[in-house]
Amino acid sequence: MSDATHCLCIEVRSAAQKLTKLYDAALADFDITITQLSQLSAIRKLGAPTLTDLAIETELDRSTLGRNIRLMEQQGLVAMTSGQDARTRVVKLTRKGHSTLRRAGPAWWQVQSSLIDQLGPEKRQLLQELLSDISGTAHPGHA
Amino acid sequence: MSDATHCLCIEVRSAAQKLTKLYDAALADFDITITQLSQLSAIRKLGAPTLTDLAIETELDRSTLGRNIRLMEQQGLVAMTSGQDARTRVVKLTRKGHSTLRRAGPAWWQVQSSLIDQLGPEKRQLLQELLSDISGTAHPGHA
DNA sequence: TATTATTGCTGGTATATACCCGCATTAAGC
DNA sequence: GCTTAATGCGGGTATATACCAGCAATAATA
Repeated sequence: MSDATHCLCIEVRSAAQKLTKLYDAALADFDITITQLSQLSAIRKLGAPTLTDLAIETELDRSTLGRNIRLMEQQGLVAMTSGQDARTRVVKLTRKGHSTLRRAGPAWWQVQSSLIDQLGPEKRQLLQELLSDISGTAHPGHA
Repeated sequence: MSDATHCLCIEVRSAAQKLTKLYDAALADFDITITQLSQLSAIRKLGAPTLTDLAIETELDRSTLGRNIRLMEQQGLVAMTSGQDARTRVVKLTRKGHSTLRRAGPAWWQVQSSLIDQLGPEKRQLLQELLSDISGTAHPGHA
């Protein structure tokens, strides 16, 4: 019948957007989005990465990341400096970045764990598996 | 610890993008994306909907849909005409739209069912439940 | 050392999405 | 019928993302 109304891809996409809204709402008090939180978190993890390092860590395109970072720079959450190599631009958390990350952490954790509670441990586990199945599956063109 | 590196939201988002690429690759021969296929399919289902009807059906924003439809209009997949009401714009599939939908259907079905096979029936079922759990969960601000 | 990669980033352009505001147009209420 | 609401759509602007092409700088090689 091929009724693409029940397309798993579209449904997962829709779920992703809904989750984004849910998380963003929980983080609104800290003037930060889940996108930014996860990027700040990756920066903290890596210390003082170059854009390329960060792109690899977050699995995002360099240019995408560059633009996201620029926004956060304007908001004073991160600072960019040139590294040793005059080509590289090194990203660091500012004090505000650190503090925002610290303050927003619990709110993030609350959404996340309330979501997990709602799913229950089994489904949570399965979700993880599904995600990794999908990630494993989905490298069509360019393995 | 609040290591937002393991954020479910980000992971689902990433899965959604990977699935999109997977589906898009499977549909490339028909010069159509999964986004468009699902929208064409919704139009076929509704017959000759207004933009608003279609936005409701697909759960997309009217303006988003308007822009997507305009692209498909340029590709000759759909045609827009004014309805009875001079405000409304009615969307219909063109012959090309119908034929594309018909021809692309099997390819869509193939990706979809191969994905389902890879997941296995249980996980597939669970995925469905998860998606609806998430959809149910995620209406924070504006119930 | 001089030429040729390679690496790192930016900018242009594109899709997919949202929100809000304004402009028509139609419908409702008086 | 005239004023006021409601409806439908488009445009502006924003985020989040990608790809590609190009520039600048460094490394590698001859």
